[in-house]
Order: sequence, then C-alpha cells, then structure tokens
Amino acid sequence: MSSRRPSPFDADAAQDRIAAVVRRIPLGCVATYGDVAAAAGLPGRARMVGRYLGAVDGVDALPWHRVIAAGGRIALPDGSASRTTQLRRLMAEGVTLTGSGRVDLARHRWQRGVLAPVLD
DNA sequence: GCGATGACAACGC
DNA sequence: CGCGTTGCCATCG
Repeated sequence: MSSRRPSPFDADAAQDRIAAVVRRIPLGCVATYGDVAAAAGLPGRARMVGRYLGAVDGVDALPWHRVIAAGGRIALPDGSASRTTQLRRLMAEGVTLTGSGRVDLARHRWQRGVLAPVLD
C-alpha cells in the first residue's frame, strides 16, 4: 500500500485511465486531448493522449473519434483515412461542424458530467 | 545519456 | 485565419 505512485509515471496505469475516460464520453459529445488528459488525472499530458490513441489503432471498443484537438480541430491530417472515418462517425452521432470542418465545441464539448444539451 | 519526434496547447504576429 | 515559436512530456534511435 502505501504509495499509490510507485514510480513517477506508469504508462500502463495512465493508458488505462485514458481509455476509461474516452470510453465514458457520451455519444454525440466530444472532448479535447487536454480535457481527456485532465479528466484522466494527467494534466498537461495532452500529447500522451494522442500518442496512446494512435497506439490502439483499430480498437472499436474505444470511441477515439470523440477525441479532438483544441478549438474543435481534427488532429488527423487531411486526406488520411482515419480523419475521414472520424468525421463520418461524428456526423453519424449528430455532431455538427462549423466553418472549415471544425467541431462545434460550444455545442458538443463534453465536460466531466456536464452534458452539453443539443440546442435546436 | 542525448537529440529528434509526435492524433497537443497556448501565444504572438 | 494561417503560420511560427515555445512549453510539456513520453518514446525512440
């Protein structure tokens, strides 16, 4: 017992927490890498979230498409298959985009337990 | 041990 | 609104 933090950083544990957070993002909502990292208890490690999501590569059990970059921007490069899949899945869930293909954060941003009601 | 890289973020111009 | 710079942190050669 004693220490909950045996090492300065446990990749396995962090990965597990990140997965748990991503898994609980409600359908039709999105969260930024920074939000997910913070919700997973890893403030400032937004990069690690991206690295992890890229590592799972193909795990349907994880709604990775609901995780986006700051400002509602899609982190994946334009023209990539992953990006297309992400956008298609988001739209399938009713997520709306603004102007230049950005997710409307004001409408769909997920905040730990606070759902953003879809205004009509 | 160190420099380079990356599904990031914030700031400045 | 696009682009470059800086900060942050873990992984890789």
